[in-house]
Amino acid sequence: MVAVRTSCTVADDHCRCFEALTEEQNALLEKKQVTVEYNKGEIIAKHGAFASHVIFLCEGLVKVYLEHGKETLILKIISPGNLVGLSSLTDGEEVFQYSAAAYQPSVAKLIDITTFKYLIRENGLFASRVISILGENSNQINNRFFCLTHRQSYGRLANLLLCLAERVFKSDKFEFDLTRKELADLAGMSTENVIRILKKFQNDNLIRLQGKNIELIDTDAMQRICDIG
Amino acid sequence: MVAVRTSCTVADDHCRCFEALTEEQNALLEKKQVTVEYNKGEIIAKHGAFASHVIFLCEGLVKVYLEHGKETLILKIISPGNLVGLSSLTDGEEVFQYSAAAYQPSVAKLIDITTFKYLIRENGLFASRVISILGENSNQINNRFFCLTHRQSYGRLANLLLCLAERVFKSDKFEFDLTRKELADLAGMSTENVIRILKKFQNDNLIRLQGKNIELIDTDAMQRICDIG
DNA sequence: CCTTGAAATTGATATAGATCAATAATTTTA
DNA sequence: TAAAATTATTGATCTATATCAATTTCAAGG
Repeated sequence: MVAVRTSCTVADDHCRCFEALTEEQNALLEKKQVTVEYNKGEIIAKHGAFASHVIFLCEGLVKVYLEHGKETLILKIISPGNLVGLSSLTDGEEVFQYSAAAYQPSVAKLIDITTFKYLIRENGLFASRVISILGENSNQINNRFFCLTHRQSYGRLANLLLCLAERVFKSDKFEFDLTRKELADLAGMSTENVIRILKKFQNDNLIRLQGKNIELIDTDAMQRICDIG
Repeated sequence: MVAVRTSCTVADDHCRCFEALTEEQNALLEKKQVTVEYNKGEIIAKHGAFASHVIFLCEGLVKVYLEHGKETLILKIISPGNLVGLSSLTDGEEVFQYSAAAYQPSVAKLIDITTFKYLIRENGLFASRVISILGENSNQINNRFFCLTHRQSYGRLANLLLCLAERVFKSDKFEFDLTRKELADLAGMSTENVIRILKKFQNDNLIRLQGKNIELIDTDAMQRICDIG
């Protein structure tokens, strides 16, 4: 499978900051966190609400997004092993700077933000790992930014499909429990447009589609569409 | 003047991380940095080039952008007192993740990245300040992302003008040394569109315009356009 | 297994904004 | 200061994609 590299919507990997903690620090962390289960569709973080914690996703799939009225911008998808809400570590920002909601039933650990900040202060390696994560995050969103503003709909949807295959479902054939509306939000276009483009992809023998099952047949061609626009 | 808040293109303020350093650390930093002057238009950081340093802007004005072929996406404008290239602190990323170029004659300190990383490791407060900056940065770019993808051209240009007035020139009346093309890149639209919208703004008595001098007459109305779309 | 509401699909239409082309105004440079 | 080059402006098109409206399909609950 061809790499989608950066313009993608999902983090490549899981975060590595906790490996940097000492045993005592890990024990402290354990004490200062709670585990919560979320149903599909439930809101995990609400833009503007007090950010008393940082969120570590254990299981499931989560979207991070901005919303104004009816308009939604999905910033990224979070898969297990990654953190949500690091931007609330910023001094003077006590509230979440975006919302997060579960695509699937999910399990998350909510880590007390004061403890998290304390660990940053105390453990330089931990801090540098957190900085690493923030940087990666930025790079990913910047590239998504470019993709959504400079690529046309075919390219954006191709990119999304490759991204889902590679990073979320880890297979060229998968069943996605996302509605066309949600695909539309992810690719930054209208629902009708998603439908028409998917149909076109199918007619061109790039994908096989039945309801919510999708199979990428010609990933090379898809990658080309993704690259060109 | 009404606040443009978040969807803006320029950082609100200057970075505060260096205040956290001890005298010795400051002395070390002094030794491990060089000061460079850049002419208008010169490239300060090149996407893909080795990132041996972090850039602190002392004077001037700099754009940070992504580029693929003819297409440009300006991520943010950097004003004096701010850092460029923090995302290269990410482990395993030895290259700049974006380009930066001087809008005006600029002076920058190039800080050895190894030293910078060392300071993060050694000084927890410094690290947390850097994290703070990265978070702020993300929030700003996320909001710009929303603005460029969900607002129409009038709103985007209004936003840009308010932003330039408030954060770059700190006056409702200013002479900008940016070409229409550069305004267009900033607002994410074509040059012709910028010209037509500026003209419309002038006809509607929102601005007074002569060449590169611009005066915002009705910032409230401008803010409304910015908010609505 | 029917009913009801949501989601998906399809076709028709509208439009914001890009692109193209030609000219005018500036700025640069020789 | 004249010539060349770049930038700004204007008007005329073109087009990708949104929006709207109407059906069809699907899914969940009684």
